[in-house]
Amino acid sequence: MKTALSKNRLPLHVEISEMLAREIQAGILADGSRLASERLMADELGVAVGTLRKALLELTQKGLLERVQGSGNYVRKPKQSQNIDTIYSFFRLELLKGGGLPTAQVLSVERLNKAEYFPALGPQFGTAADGFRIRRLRRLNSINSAIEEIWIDAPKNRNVSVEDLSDSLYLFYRENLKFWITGVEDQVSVNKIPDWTPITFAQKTSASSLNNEHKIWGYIERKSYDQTNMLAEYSLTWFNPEVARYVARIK
Amino acid sequence: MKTALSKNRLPLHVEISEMLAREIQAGILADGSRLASERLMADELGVAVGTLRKALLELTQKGLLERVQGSGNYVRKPKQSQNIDTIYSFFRLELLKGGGLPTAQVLSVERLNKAEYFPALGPQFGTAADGFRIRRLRRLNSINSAIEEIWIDAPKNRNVSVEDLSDSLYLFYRENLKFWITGVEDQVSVNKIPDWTPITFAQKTSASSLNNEHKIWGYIERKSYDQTNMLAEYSLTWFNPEVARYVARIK
DNA sequence: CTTGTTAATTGATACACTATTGATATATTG
DNA sequence: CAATATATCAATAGTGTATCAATTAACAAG
Repeated sequence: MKTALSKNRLPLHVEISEMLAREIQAGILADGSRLASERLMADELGVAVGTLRKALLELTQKGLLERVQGSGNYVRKPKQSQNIDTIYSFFRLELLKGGGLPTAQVLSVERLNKAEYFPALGPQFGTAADGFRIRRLRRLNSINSAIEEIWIDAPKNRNVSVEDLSDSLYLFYRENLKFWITGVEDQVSVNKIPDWTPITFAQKTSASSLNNEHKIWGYIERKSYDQTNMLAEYSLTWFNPEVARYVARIK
Repeated sequence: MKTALSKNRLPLHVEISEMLAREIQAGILADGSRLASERLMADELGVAVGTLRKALLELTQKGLLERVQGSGNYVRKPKQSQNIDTIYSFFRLELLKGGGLPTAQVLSVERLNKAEYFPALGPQFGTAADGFRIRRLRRLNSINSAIEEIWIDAPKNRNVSVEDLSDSLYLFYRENLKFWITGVEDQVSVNKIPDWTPITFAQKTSASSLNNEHKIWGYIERKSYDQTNMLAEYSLTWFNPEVARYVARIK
Protein backbone atom coordinates (compact mmCIF):
# COMPACT_ATOMS: atom_id res chain seq x y z
CA MET A 1 0.00 0.00 0.00
CA LYS A 2 1.19 3.44 -0.82
CA THR A 3 1.73 5.80 2.04
CA ALA A 4 -0.60 8.72 2.30
CA LEU A 5 1.80 11.40 3.29
CA SER A 6 0.17 14.38 1.74
CA LYS A 7 -0.55 17.00 4.33
CA ASN A 8 -2.06 20.42 4.06
CA ARG A 9 -1.38 23.79 5.50
CA LEU A 10 -3.24 24.87 8.54
CA PRO A 11 -5.97 27.48 8.06
CA LEU A 12 -4.58 30.94 7.41
CA HIS A 13 -5.96 32.43 10.60
CA VAL A 14 -4.25 29.70 12.61
CA GLU A 15 -0.91 30.29 10.96
CA ILE A 16 -1.15 34.01 11.60
CA SER A 17 -2.15 33.40 15.18
CA GLU A 18 0.79 31.08 15.73
CA MET A 19 3.21 33.50 14.14
CA LEU A 20 2.06 36.31 16.40
CA ALA A 21 2.14 34.03 19.43
CA ARG A 22 5.76 33.19 18.68
CA GLU A 23 6.63 36.85 18.30
CA ILE A 24 5.00 37.67 21.60
CA GLN A 25 6.75 34.79 23.28
CA ALA A 26 10.09 35.83 21.83
CA GLY A 27 9.62 39.38 23.00
CA ILE A 28 9.59 40.78 19.49
CA LEU A 29 6.17 42.13 20.32
CA ALA A 30 6.68 43.55 23.79
CA ASP A 31 4.27 43.05 26.63
CA GLY A 32 1.81 45.92 26.78
CA SER A 33 2.56 47.21 23.32
CA ARG A 34 -0.24 48.07 20.94
CA LEU A 35 -0.61 46.34 17.64
CA ALA A 36 -1.27 48.26 14.47
CA SER A 37 -4.95 48.78 13.74
CA GLU A 38 -6.74 45.76 12.40
CA ARG A 39 -7.35 47.39 9.03
CA LEU A 40 -3.70 48.32 8.61
CA MET A 41 -2.42 45.02 9.92
CA ALA A 42 -4.69 43.05 7.63
CA ASP A 43 -3.47 45.12 4.73
CA GLU A 44 0.17 44.48 5.63
CA LEU A 45 -0.47 40.78 5.86
CA GLY A 46 -2.48 40.79 2.67
CA VAL A 47 -5.52 39.18 4.26
CA ALA A 48 -9.07 40.27 4.94
CA VAL A 49 -9.89 41.91 8.24
CA GLY A 50 -12.17 39.02 9.15
CA THR A 51 -9.35 36.54 8.80
CA LEU A 52 -7.03 38.62 10.92
CA ARG A 53 -9.72 39.00 13.53
CA LYS A 54 -10.04 35.23 13.78
CA ALA A 55 -6.33 35.05 14.48
CA LEU A 56 -6.58 37.78 17.10
CA LEU A 57 -9.50 36.00 18.74
CA GLU A 58 -7.34 32.92 19.15
CA LEU A 59 -4.63 35.02 20.75
CA THR A 60 -7.04 36.45 23.29
CA GLN A 61 -8.20 32.93 24.11
CA LYS A 62 -4.59 32.01 24.79
CA GLY A 63 -4.33 35.04 27.02
CA LEU A 64 -1.75 36.72 24.85
CA LEU A 65 -3.85 39.68 23.75
CA GLU A 66 -6.31 42.13 25.20
CA ARG A 67 -8.66 43.87 22.82
CA VAL A 68 -10.29 47.21 23.60
CA GLN A 69 -12.87 48.63 21.25
CA GLY A 70 -12.02 52.11 20.13
CA SER A 71 -8.53 51.86 21.57
CA GLY A 72 -6.55 48.99 20.16
CA ASN A 73 -5.18 45.49 20.66
CA TYR A 74 -2.61 45.13 23.42
CA VAL A 75 -0.04 42.41 23.91
CA ARG A 76 -0.39 40.53 27.19
CA LYS A 77 2.38 38.17 28.12
CA PRO A 78 1.30 36.06 31.07
CA LYS A 79 3.87 34.63 33.46
CA GLN A 80 5.08 31.10 32.89
CA SER A 81 1.66 29.75 33.88
CA GLN A 82 -0.54 29.46 30.84
CA ASN A 83 2.34 29.58 28.44
CA ILE A 84 2.92 25.87 28.68
CA ASP A 85 -0.11 25.28 26.54
CA THR A 86 0.61 27.82 23.88
CA ILE A 87 4.33 27.48 23.39
CA TYR A 88 5.45 24.33 21.73
CA SER A 89 8.91 25.05 20.49
CA PHE A 90 11.37 27.78 19.75
CA PHE A 91 15.02 28.29 18.91
CA ARG A 92 17.12 31.28 19.69
CA LEU A 93 20.44 32.61 20.82
CA GLU A 94 20.72 33.37 24.50
CA LEU A 95 23.40 34.36 26.95
CA LEU A 96 25.22 31.59 28.77
CA LYS A 97 23.47 32.67 31.95
CA GLY A 98 20.16 32.51 30.10
CA GLY A 99 17.96 34.99 28.28
CA GLY A 100 19.19 38.39 27.17
CA LEU A 101 17.44 41.21 25.34
CA PRO A 102 18.29 40.91 21.66
CA THR A 103 19.34 43.98 19.70
CA ALA A 104 21.20 44.40 16.46
CA GLN A 105 23.39 46.86 14.63
CA VAL A 106 23.26 46.76 10.87
CA LEU A 107 26.66 47.00 9.24
CA SER A 108 25.67 46.98 5.61
CA VAL A 109 22.83 46.40 3.20
CA GLU A 110 23.78 45.72 -0.39
CA ARG A 111 22.02 44.66 -3.53
CA LEU A 112 24.24 42.00 -5.04
CA ASN A 113 24.09 39.59 -7.92
CA LYS A 114 23.34 36.18 -6.51
CA ALA A 115 25.43 34.26 -9.02
CA GLU A 116 28.44 36.30 -8.11
CA TYR A 117 28.15 36.87 -4.39
CA PHE A 118 25.74 34.35 -2.87
CA PRO A 119 27.49 31.55 -0.96
CA ALA A 120 28.19 28.70 -3.32
CA LEU A 121 26.87 26.07 -0.95
CA GLY A 122 23.75 28.01 -0.08
CA PRO A 123 20.29 27.04 -1.29
CA GLN A 124 18.33 28.39 -4.23
CA PHE A 125 15.87 31.05 -3.21
CA GLY A 126 13.66 33.69 -4.79
CA THR A 127 13.20 34.51 -8.43
CA ALA A 128 15.25 37.66 -8.88
CA ALA A 129 18.81 37.77 -10.14
CA ASP A 130 19.83 39.95 -7.24
CA GLY A 131 19.62 39.46 -3.52
CA PHE A 132 19.96 41.80 -0.58
CA ARG A 133 22.87 40.95 1.66
CA ILE A 134 22.48 42.29 5.17
CA ARG A 135 25.33 42.09 7.59
CA ARG A 136 24.83 42.94 11.22
CA LEU A 137 26.03 42.52 14.75
CA ARG A 138 23.79 40.91 17.28
CA ARG A 139 23.85 41.75 20.93
CA LEU A 140 22.21 40.26 23.98
CA ASN A 141 21.81 42.69 26.86
CA SER A 142 24.14 44.98 24.89
CA ILE A 143 26.84 42.31 24.88
CA ASN A 144 28.34 41.49 21.51
CA SER A 145 27.19 37.96 20.86
CA ALA A 146 27.13 37.13 17.19
CA ILE A 147 27.63 38.37 13.67
CA GLU A 148 25.17 37.57 10.97
CA GLU A 149 24.77 37.62 7.23
CA ILE A 150 21.23 37.53 5.87
CA TRP A 151 20.03 37.08 2.31
CA ILE A 152 16.60 37.94 0.98
CA ASP A 153 15.37 38.19 -2.58
CA ALA A 154 15.84 41.54 -4.35
CA PRO A 155 13.26 42.02 -7.10
CA LYS A 156 13.55 45.22 -9.13
CA ASN A 157 10.84 47.04 -7.20
CA ARG A 158 12.03 46.11 -3.74
CA ASN A 159 14.29 48.41 -1.82
CA VAL A 160 15.93 48.03 1.54
CA SER A 161 18.19 50.45 3.33
CA VAL A 162 19.95 50.42 6.67
CA GLU A 163 17.45 52.85 8.15
CA ASP A 164 14.57 50.51 7.40
CA LEU A 165 15.87 47.75 9.59
CA SER A 166 14.94 47.67 13.25
CA ASP A 167 16.00 45.04 15.70
CA SER A 168 13.54 42.52 14.41
CA LEU A 169 13.78 41.75 10.74
CA TYR A 170 10.60 39.73 10.95
CA LEU A 171 8.60 42.86 11.71
CA PHE A 172 10.18 44.59 8.73
CA TYR A 173 9.41 41.67 6.46
CA ARG A 174 5.82 41.62 7.57
CA GLU A 175 5.14 45.32 7.50
CA ASN A 176 7.13 46.34 4.47
CA LEU A 177 7.88 43.35 2.32
CA LYS A 178 4.49 41.66 2.64
CA PHE A 179 5.68 38.26 3.70
CA TRP A 180 6.00 36.50 7.01
CA ILE A 181 7.86 33.50 8.27
CA THR A 182 5.91 30.35 9.03
CA GLY A 183 8.71 27.81 9.28
CA VAL A 184 12.44 27.67 9.84
CA GLU A 185 15.18 25.09 9.78
CA ASP A 186 18.46 25.64 11.57
CA GLN A 187 21.68 23.76 11.01
CA VAL A 188 24.12 24.27 13.82
CA SER A 189 27.81 23.53 13.65
CA VAL A 190 31.12 25.27 14.26
CA ASN A 191 33.11 27.42 11.89
CA LYS A 192 35.79 30.07 11.60
CA ILE A 193 34.48 33.59 11.79
CA PRO A 194 34.41 35.33 8.40
CA ASP A 195 36.97 37.85 7.25
CA TRP A 196 34.51 40.71 7.45
CA THR A 197 34.13 40.34 11.20
CA PRO A 198 34.69 43.79 12.70
CA ILE A 199 38.04 43.90 14.48
CA THR A 200 36.56 45.60 17.50
CA PHE A 201 33.99 42.87 17.77
CA ALA A 202 36.38 39.98 17.92
CA GLN A 203 38.76 41.78 20.19
CA LYS A 204 36.17 42.44 22.78
CA THR A 205 35.83 38.76 23.47
CA SER A 206 37.88 37.29 26.22
CA ALA A 207 41.41 36.04 25.70
CA SER A 208 40.65 32.45 26.58
CA SER A 209 42.81 29.93 24.79
CA LEU A 210 39.77 27.90 23.82
CA ASN A 211 38.95 29.71 20.62
CA ASN A 212 41.27 32.61 20.42
CA GLU A 213 43.86 31.25 18.07
CA HIS A 214 41.55 30.00 15.39
CA LYS A 215 38.42 32.02 16.11
CA ILE A 216 36.23 28.99 15.90
CA TRP A 217 32.73 29.97 16.85
CA GLY A 218 29.30 28.43 16.88
CA TYR A 219 27.76 28.59 13.43
CA ILE A 220 24.09 28.55 12.40
CA GLU A 221 22.63 28.32 8.95
CA ARG A 222 18.94 29.17 8.91
CA LYS A 223 16.41 28.68 6.16
CA SER A 224 13.18 30.58 6.69
CA TYR A 225 10.02 29.87 4.74
CA ASP A 226 7.17 32.29 4.15
CA GLN A 227 3.41 31.83 4.06
CA THR A 228 3.58 30.37 0.56
CA ASN A 229 6.18 27.84 1.71
CA MET A 230 8.91 29.41 -0.39
CA LEU A 231 12.39 29.95 0.97
CA ALA A 232 12.26 33.65 1.76
CA GLU A 233 15.34 34.21 3.89
CA TYR A 234 18.69 32.52 4.29
CA SER A 235 20.99 33.52 7.08
CA LEU A 236 24.39 32.61 8.45
CA THR A 237 25.24 33.38 12.05
CA TRP A 238 28.51 33.06 13.92
CA PHE A 239 28.06 33.23 17.68
CA ASN A 240 30.73 33.60 20.32
CA PRO A 241 30.53 30.47 22.48
CA GLU A 242 32.02 32.29 25.44
CA VAL A 243 29.09 34.66 25.47
CA ALA A 244 26.11 32.95 23.91
CA ARG A 245 24.68 29.59 22.98
CA TYR A 246 21.97 28.28 20.73
CA VAL A 247 18.88 26.98 22.48
CA ALA A 248 16.11 24.83 21.06
CA ARG A 249 13.10 23.68 23.00
CA ILE A 250 10.17 21.46 22.12
CA LYS A 251 7.25 20.50 24.30
CA MET B 1 -7.41 -1.73 -4.85
CA LYS B 2 -5.08 -4.32 -6.21
CA THR B 3 -1.82 -3.66 -4.41
CA ALA B 4 0.25 -6.64 -3.39
CA LEU B 5 -0.13 -5.92 0.28
CA SER B 6 -3.87 -6.28 0.50
CA LYS B 7 -4.20 -10.00 0.03
CA ASN B 8 -7.46 -10.93 1.65
CA ARG B 9 -6.42 -10.03 5.12
CA LEU B 10 -8.33 -7.36 6.91
CA PRO B 11 -11.00 -5.06 5.56
CA LEU B 12 -9.48 -2.24 3.57
CA HIS B 13 -10.64 0.47 5.90
CA VAL B 14 -8.93 -1.28 8.82
CA GLU B 15 -5.68 -1.50 6.91
CA ILE B 16 -5.83 2.17 6.05
CA SER B 17 -6.70 3.09 9.59
CA GLU B 18 -3.78 1.11 10.96
CA MET B 19 -1.39 2.54 8.41
CA LEU B 20 -2.37 6.05 9.36
CA ALA B 21 -2.15 5.22 13.06
CA ARG B 22 1.39 3.98 12.51
CA GLU B 23 2.32 7.14 10.68
CA ILE B 24 0.93 9.25 13.48
CA GLN B 25 2.75 7.14 16.03
CA ALA B 26 6.00 7.47 14.12
CA GLY B 27 5.65 11.19 13.85
CA ILE B 28 5.41 11.20 10.08
CA LEU B 29 2.04 12.81 10.57
CA ALA B 30 2.82 15.29 13.29
CA ASP B 31 0.51 16.27 16.09
CA GLY B 32 -1.68 19.15 15.04
CA SER B 33 -1.10 18.77 11.34
CA ARG B 34 -3.96 18.81 8.89
CA LEU B 35 -4.59 15.97 6.52
CA ALA B 36 -5.35 16.45 2.86
CA SER B 37 -9.04 16.66 2.03
CA GLU B 38 -10.90 13.38 2.08
CA ARG B 39 -11.60 13.50 -1.66
CA LEU B 40 -7.94 14.07 -2.49
CA MET B 41 -6.67 11.58 0.04
CA ALA B 42 -9.03 8.89 -1.16
CA ASP B 43 -7.89 9.54 -4.68
CA GLU B 44 -4.23 9.25 -3.71
CA LEU B 45 -4.90 5.99 -1.90
CA GLY B 46 -6.98 4.69 -4.77
CA VAL B 47 -10.01 4.00 -2.61
CA ALA B 48 -13.50 5.41 -2.38
CA VAL B 49 -14.22 8.28 -0.07
CA GLY B 50 -16.59 6.13 1.97
CA THR B 51 -13.87 3.61 2.68
CA LEU B 52 -11.43 6.27 3.73
CA ARG B 53 -14.04 7.82 5.95
CA LYS B 54 -14.51 4.52 7.76
CA ALA B 55 -10.79 4.48 8.42
CA LEU B 56 -10.86 8.06 9.66
CA LEU B 57 -13.78 7.24 11.94
CA GLU B 58 -11.71 4.53 13.58
CA LEU B 59 -8.85 6.98 14.10
CA THR B 60 -11.25 9.41 15.72
CA GLN B 61 -12.43 6.69 18.10
CA LYS B 62 -8.83 5.98 19.04
CA GLY B 63 -8.40 9.67 19.78
CA LEU B 64 -5.84 10.17 17.07
CA LEU B 65 -7.88 12.46 14.88
CA GLU B 66 -10.21 15.40 15.20
CA ARG B 67 -12.57 16.05 12.34
CA VAL B 68 -14.05 19.47 11.69
CA GLN B 69 -16.68 19.86 9.03
CA GLY B 70 -15.80 22.56 6.57
CA SER B 71 -12.27 22.85 7.90
CA GLY B 72 -10.37 19.59 7.80
CA ASN B 73 -9.09 16.56 9.66
CA TYR B 74 -6.47 17.27 12.30
CA VAL B 75 -3.99 14.86 13.87
CA ARG B 76 -4.37 14.69 17.63
CA LYS B 77 -1.71 12.79 19.47
CA PRO B 78 -2.66 11.86 23.04
CA LYS B 79 -0.11 12.90 25.65
CA GLN B 80 0.38 9.31 26.65
CA SER B 81 1.78 8.42 23.28
CA GLN B 82 3.82 11.53 22.78
CA ASN B 83 7.47 10.76 22.52
CA ILE B 84 10.27 12.72 21.02
CA ASP B 85 12.10 9.71 19.73
CA THR B 86 11.21 9.44 16.07
CA ILE B 87 13.43 9.73 13.07
CA TYR B 88 11.31 12.68 12.15
CA SER B 89 12.12 14.40 15.37
CA PHE B 90 12.68 18.08 14.93
CA PHE B 91 15.91 18.13 16.89
CA ARG B 92 18.58 15.75 15.87
CA LEU B 93 22.07 15.12 14.64
CA GLU B 94 22.49 14.43 10.97
CA LEU B 95 25.29 13.97 8.51
CA LEU B 96 26.56 17.03 6.67
CA LYS B 97 25.09 15.65 3.51
CA GLY B 98 21.80 15.17 5.35
CA GLY B 99 20.12 12.30 7.16
CA GLY B 100 21.96 9.22 8.30
CA LEU B 101 20.78 6.12 10.16
CA PRO B 102 21.58 6.59 13.84
CA THR B 103 23.19 3.78 15.82
CA ALA B 104 25.10 3.74 19.08
CA GLN B 105 27.72 1.75 20.92
CA VAL B 106 27.60 1.84 24.69
CA LEU B 107 31.01 2.24 26.30
CA SER B 108 30.07 2.10 29.94
CA VAL B 109 27.18 2.16 32.38
CA GLU B 110 27.98 3.05 35.97
CA ARG B 111 26.07 3.77 39.13
CA LEU B 112 27.75 6.83 40.60
CA ASN B 113 27.19 9.18 43.47
CA LYS B 114 25.82 12.39 42.02
CA ALA B 115 27.51 14.69 44.47
CA GLU B 116 30.85 13.24 43.57
CA TYR B 117 30.64 12.61 39.84
CA PHE B 118 27.79 14.58 38.31
CA PRO B 119 28.97 17.65 36.34
CA ALA B 120 29.15 20.60 38.69
CA LEU B 121 27.33 22.92 36.32
CA GLY B 122 24.62 20.43 35.47
CA PRO B 123 21.04 20.79 36.67
CA GLN B 124 19.38 19.14 39.65
CA PHE B 125 17.47 16.04 38.70
CA GLY B 126 15.80 13.05 40.31
CA THR B 127 15.54 12.21 43.99
CA ALA B 128 18.13 9.51 44.45
CA ALA B 129 21.66 10.05 45.69
CA ASP B 130 23.05 8.05 42.80
CA GLY B 131 22.75 8.44 39.08
CA PHE B 132 23.50 6.17 36.16
CA ARG B 133 26.19 7.54 33.90
CA ILE B 134 26.04 6.10 30.39
CA ARG B 135 28.79 6.81 27.93
CA ARG B 136 28.43 5.86 24.29
CA LEU B 137 29.51 6.49 20.74
CA ARG B 138 26.99 7.64 18.22
CA ARG B 139 27.18 6.82 14.57
CA LEU B 140 25.27 7.94 11.51
CA ASN B 141 25.35 5.46 8.64
CA SER B 142 28.09 3.68 10.59
CA ILE B 143 30.23 6.81 10.60
CA ASN B 144 31.55 7.92 13.96
CA SER B 145 29.76 11.16 14.59
CA ALA B 146 29.54 11.96 18.27
CA ILE B 147 30.29 10.87 21.79
CA GLU B 148 27.75 11.19 24.51
CA GLU B 149 27.38 11.10 28.25
CA ILE B 150 23.92 10.54 29.65
CA TRP B 151 22.67 10.79 33.21
CA ILE B 152 19.46 9.32 34.59
CA ASP B 153 18.32 8.90 38.15
CA ALA B 154 19.40 5.72 39.97
CA PRO B 155 16.97 4.82 42.75
CA LYS B 156 17.87 1.78 44.82
CA ASN B 157 15.55 -0.57 42.96
CA ARG B 158 16.51 0.51 39.47
CA ASN B 159 19.16 -1.33 37.56
CA VAL B 160 20.70 -0.71 34.18
CA SER B 161 23.38 -2.66 32.37
CA VAL B 162 25.11 -2.34 29.03
CA GLU B 163 23.07 -5.17 27.56
CA ASP B 164 19.83 -3.34 28.27
CA LEU B 165 20.79 -0.48 26.04
CA SER B 166 21.17 -2.13 22.69
CA ASP B 167 18.24 -0.35 21.14
CA SER B 168 16.96 3.16 21.46
CA LEU B 169 17.37 4.63 24.90
CA TYR B 170 13.92 6.10 24.70
CA LEU B 171 12.47 2.68 24.05
CA PHE B 172 14.32 1.36 27.10
CA TYR B 173 13.05 4.20 29.25
CA ARG B 174 9.53 3.54 28.18
CA GLU B 175 9.43 -0.22 28.44
CA ASN B 176 11.68 -0.79 31.41
CA LEU B 177 11.81 2.39 33.41
CA LYS B 178 8.20 3.39 32.85
CA PHE B 179 8.74 6.94 31.82
CA TRP B 180 8.77 8.66 28.46
CA ILE B 181 10.10 11.90 27.16
CA THR B 182 7.61 14.58 26.22
CA GLY B 183 9.83 17.64 26.03
CA VAL B 184 13.46 18.53 25.55
CA GLU B 185 15.63 21.59 25.69
CA ASP B 186 18.93 21.60 23.87
CA GLN B 187 21.72 24.07 24.43
CA VAL B 188 24.20 24.03 21.59
CA SER B 189 27.67 25.47 21.74
CA VAL B 190 31.28 24.39 21.12
CA ASN B 191 33.66 22.67 23.49
CA LYS B 192 36.79 20.60 23.77
CA ILE B 193 36.18 16.88 23.61
CA PRO B 194 36.44 15.16 27.00
CA ASP B 195 39.43 13.18 28.17
CA TRP B 196 37.55 9.90 27.97
CA THR B 197 37.10 10.19 24.21
CA PRO B 198 38.30 6.88 22.70
CA ILE B 199 41.58 7.41 20.92
CA THR B 200 40.45 5.47 17.91
CA PHE B 201 37.42 7.67 17.66
CA ALA B 202 39.22 10.96 17.55
CA GLN B 203 41.93 9.66 15.25
CA LYS B 204 39.49 8.60 12.63
CA THR B 205 38.51 12.17 12.00
CA SER B 206 40.21 14.04 9.23
CA ALA B 207 43.40 15.98 9.71
CA SER B 208 41.96 19.33 8.84
CA SER B 209 43.53 22.21 10.63
CA LEU B 210 40.13 23.51 11.60
CA ASN B 211 39.74 21.59 14.80
CA ASN B 212 42.61 19.21 15.01
CA GLU B 213 44.87 21.10 17.34
CA HIS B 214 42.36 21.76 20.02
CA LYS B 215 39.71 19.18 19.24
CA ILE B 216 36.98 21.72 19.43
CA TRP B 217 33.71 20.08 18.51
CA GLY B 218 30.06 20.93 18.51
CA TYR B 219 28.59 20.49 21.98
CA ILE B 220 25.00 19.83 23.03
CA GLU B 221 23.54 19.79 26.50
CA ARG B 222 20.10 18.24 26.52
CA LYS B 223 17.54 18.32 29.28
CA SER B 224 14.73 15.82 28.74
CA TYR B 225 11.48 16.00 30.64
CA ASP B 226 9.12 13.08 31.24
CA GLN B 227 5.35 12.87 31.27
CA THR B 228 5.20 14.43 34.73
CA ASN B 229 7.32 17.34 33.53
CA MET B 230 10.25 16.33 35.71
CA LEU B 231 13.81 16.38 34.42
CA ALA B 232 14.36 12.70 33.70
CA GLU B 233 17.51 12.71 31.63
CA TYR B 234 20.48 14.98 31.21
CA SER B 235 22.92 14.40 28.39
CA LEU B 236 26.10 15.93 27.01
CA THR B 237 27.02 15.32 23.40
CA TRP B 238 30.17 16.24 21.52
CA PHE B 239 29.74 15.97 17.77
CA ASN B 240 32.40 16.11 15.09
CA PRO B 241 31.58 19.14 12.93
CA GLU B 242 33.37 17.63 9.96
CA VAL B 243 30.93 14.75 9.96
CA ALA B 244 27.69 15.87 11.53
CA ARG B 245 25.67 18.89 12.47
CA TYR B 246 22.75 19.65 14.71
CA VAL B 247 19.44 20.37 13.02
CA ALA B 248 16.31 21.95 14.43
CA ARG B 249 13.13 22.51 12.50
CA ILE B 250 9.75 24.05 13.16
CA LYS B 251 6.73 23.53 10.98
C1' DC C 1 -5.50 74.83 33.18
C1' DT C 2 -9.87 72.65 32.99
C1' DT C 3 -14.07 71.47 30.64
C1' DG C 4 -17.14 70.19 26.99
C1' DT C 5 -17.91 69.38 22.16
C1' DT C 6 -16.49 67.51 17.87
C1' DA C 7 -13.99 64.70 14.65
C1' DA C 8 -11.11 60.91 13.74
C1' DT C 9 -9.66 56.44 14.89
C1' DT C 10 -10.44 51.77 16.20
C1' DG C 11 -12.62 47.43 17.45
C1' DA C 12 -17.28 44.98 16.99
C1' DT C 13 -20.99 43.34 14.33
C1' DA C 14 -23.52 42.14 10.36
C1' DC C 15 -24.16 40.67 5.72
C1' DA C 16 -23.20 38.99 0.90
C1' DC C 17 -20.62 35.95 -1.77
C1' DT C 18 -17.38 32.14 -3.36
C1' DA C 19 -14.81 28.06 -2.58
C1' DT C 20 -13.54 24.22 0.06
C1' DT C 21 -14.40 20.43 3.10
C1' DG C 22 -16.61 17.09 6.09
C1' DA C 23 -21.35 14.82 6.72
C1' DT C 24 -25.18 12.37 5.02
C1' DA C 25 -27.89 9.62 2.03
C1' DT C 26 -28.63 6.55 -1.72
C1' DA C 27 -27.91 3.29 -5.43
C1' DT C 28 -24.99 -0.45 -7.25
C1' DT C 29 -21.93 -4.42 -7.33
C1' DG C 30 -19.93 -8.45 -5.20
C1' DC D 1 -21.17 -6.40 5.06
C1' DA D 2 -17.39 -4.31 2.16
C1' DA D 3 -16.52 -1.33 -1.27
C1' DT D 4 -17.49 1.87 -5.13
C1' DA D 5 -19.67 5.89 -6.99
C1' DT D 6 -22.52 9.94 -6.97
C1' DA D 7 -25.32 13.64 -5.46
C1' DT D 8 -26.52 16.83 -1.91
C1' DC D 9 -26.35 19.20 2.53
C1' DA D 10 -23.97 21.81 6.18
C1' DA D 11 -20.14 24.00 8.27
C1' DT D 12 -15.90 26.46 7.77
C1' DA D 13 -12.45 29.58 5.37
C1' DG D 14 -11.71 33.60 3.27
C1' DT D 15 -12.73 38.10 0.77
C1' DG D 16 -15.05 42.41 0.80
C1' DT D 17 -18.07 46.16 2.31
C1' DA D 18 -20.98 48.78 5.24
C1' DT D 19 -22.29 50.28 9.77
C1' DC D 20 -22.35 50.67 14.84
C1' DA D 21 -20.05 51.62 19.27
C1' DA D 22 -16.24 52.75 22.21
C1' DT D 23 -12.16 55.34 22.72
C1' DT D 24 -8.97 58.89 21.77
C1' DA D 25 -7.25 63.26 19.98
C1' DA D 26 -8.07 67.91 18.72
C1' DC D 27 -9.78 72.17 19.81
C1' DA D 28 -12.41 76.00 21.34
C1' DA D 29 -14.55 78.20 25.47
C1' DG D 30 -14.30 79.57 29.97
